[in-house]
Amino acid sequence: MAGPTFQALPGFRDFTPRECAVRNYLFETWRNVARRCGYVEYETPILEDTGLYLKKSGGELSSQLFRFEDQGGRDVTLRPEVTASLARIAAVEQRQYPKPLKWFEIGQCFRYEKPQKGRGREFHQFNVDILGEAGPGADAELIALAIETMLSFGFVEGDFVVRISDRNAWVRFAESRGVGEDSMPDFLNLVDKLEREKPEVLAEKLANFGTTPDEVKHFVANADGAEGSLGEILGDLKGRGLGGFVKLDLSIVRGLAYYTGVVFEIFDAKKSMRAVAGGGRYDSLVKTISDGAVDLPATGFAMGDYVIRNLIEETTHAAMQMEVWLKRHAAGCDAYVVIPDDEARSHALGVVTLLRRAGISVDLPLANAKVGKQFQAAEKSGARFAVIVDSSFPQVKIKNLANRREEVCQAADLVGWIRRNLTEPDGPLLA
RNA sequence: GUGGUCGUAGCUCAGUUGGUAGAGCCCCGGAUUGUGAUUCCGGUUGUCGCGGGUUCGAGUCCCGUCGAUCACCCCA
Repeated sequence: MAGPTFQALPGFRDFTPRECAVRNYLFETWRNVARRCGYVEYETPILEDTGLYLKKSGGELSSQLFRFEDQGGRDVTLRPEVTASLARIAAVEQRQYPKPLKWFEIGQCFRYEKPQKGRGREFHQFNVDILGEAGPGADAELIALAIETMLSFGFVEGDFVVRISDRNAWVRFAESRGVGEDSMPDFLNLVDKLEREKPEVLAEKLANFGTTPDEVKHFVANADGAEGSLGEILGDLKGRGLGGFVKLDLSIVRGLAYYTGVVFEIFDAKKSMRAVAGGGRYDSLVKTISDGAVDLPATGFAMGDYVIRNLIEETTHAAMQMEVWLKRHAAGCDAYVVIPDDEARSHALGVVTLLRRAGISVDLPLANAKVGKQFQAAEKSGARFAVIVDSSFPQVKIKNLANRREEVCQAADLVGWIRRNLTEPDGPLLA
């Protein structure tokens, strides 16, 4: 079965230093935006009681769980999402915090699906939620954060669109045709597939709900959004100067599950990929998860790392911004200590410690090597300066690796010298 | 779960109508006895994804299998 060598399981990724750096770029951007908008970070376990996920959603979802029995006989599941966990702890902890709760989590999730573009069996998700505020102001605040996130990645108006909708509009539509509460999820599910279902199948299924494809499409095309909270949200976003990023689109209803009102998704402008992010209002989830003990209105959204990365890499200006960040945060040292003669190694090691304690990042050759090799290593380390420690210690030489100028300095003055010169713009050019 | 394409060196790939493997890059060493580039020289690694079949002979053709990738289903 398994070959002589092991490799990552299907749909799982190794994060090499380069991949890890990209991931850190996403995480740091997410964190910065969330904090800037007044959200606090929390974290929940990666492994949960399977019941947590079966409680609110049934059907085929359970077949896509990484689910197993632990040594204690518990039925457990690697989380496919974090919202259920959030609802769980929010129900317990909410009294400790003033309302509304503005919380975010960056976490890894797992779904047993077939890997393809934009989707693996493991992924990281940026989850942002506002709990305890039922009004449209919360939805607008959340959508504003979603837009700010995109802007922070370097996207501009025209690169992406937030498509916003309201499930309640469809509920009213369906009720007017006599659709009962029980079959509402099926109806919404059908609306979700308007574009994908075969026309004749669609017509047949819609007939069961007392309507037709034309009628439904007309409803989508003529929505003005002025009714209910949608209008207020759009107005709110206009006030923030974000009106240009949002588009009313009733064809968005989002999968099944727990959404109860306004929902939205972010797409690339060409709509050539799956959704970059999605979310909406889920006012009854906390009550469901807590068995009725706590009733908290909530709205939230999630952005996965796969699609956003694809979109960044396919959008020139966003890709360049990421490259600049990666270069700036690359391993690069400030200085590399060169030890021409191993006799001086002990002095050199002292210099290394001195510099590192001063907050200057330093690398050094770990074994005796030719000077030429050491300078090559210094070059590759990205260091701005080579500090040459030899028998003339405590006098040391400092060489600027960019312009190859060398000067002499006393070891005691080294920290000050490097600090002064690090701020000068003669370092490696940023591409 | 269904289907298309693809699996050859660490990486990117070449390999003719079947005749038991190559290039570039990377890496290492040297030219260069205490200063980085370029250049030149030298060097390492393959059960050709795995298993079977056809054949005198299979990287090449056939079947199976595993893996990768893309699309469908699904997408909390």
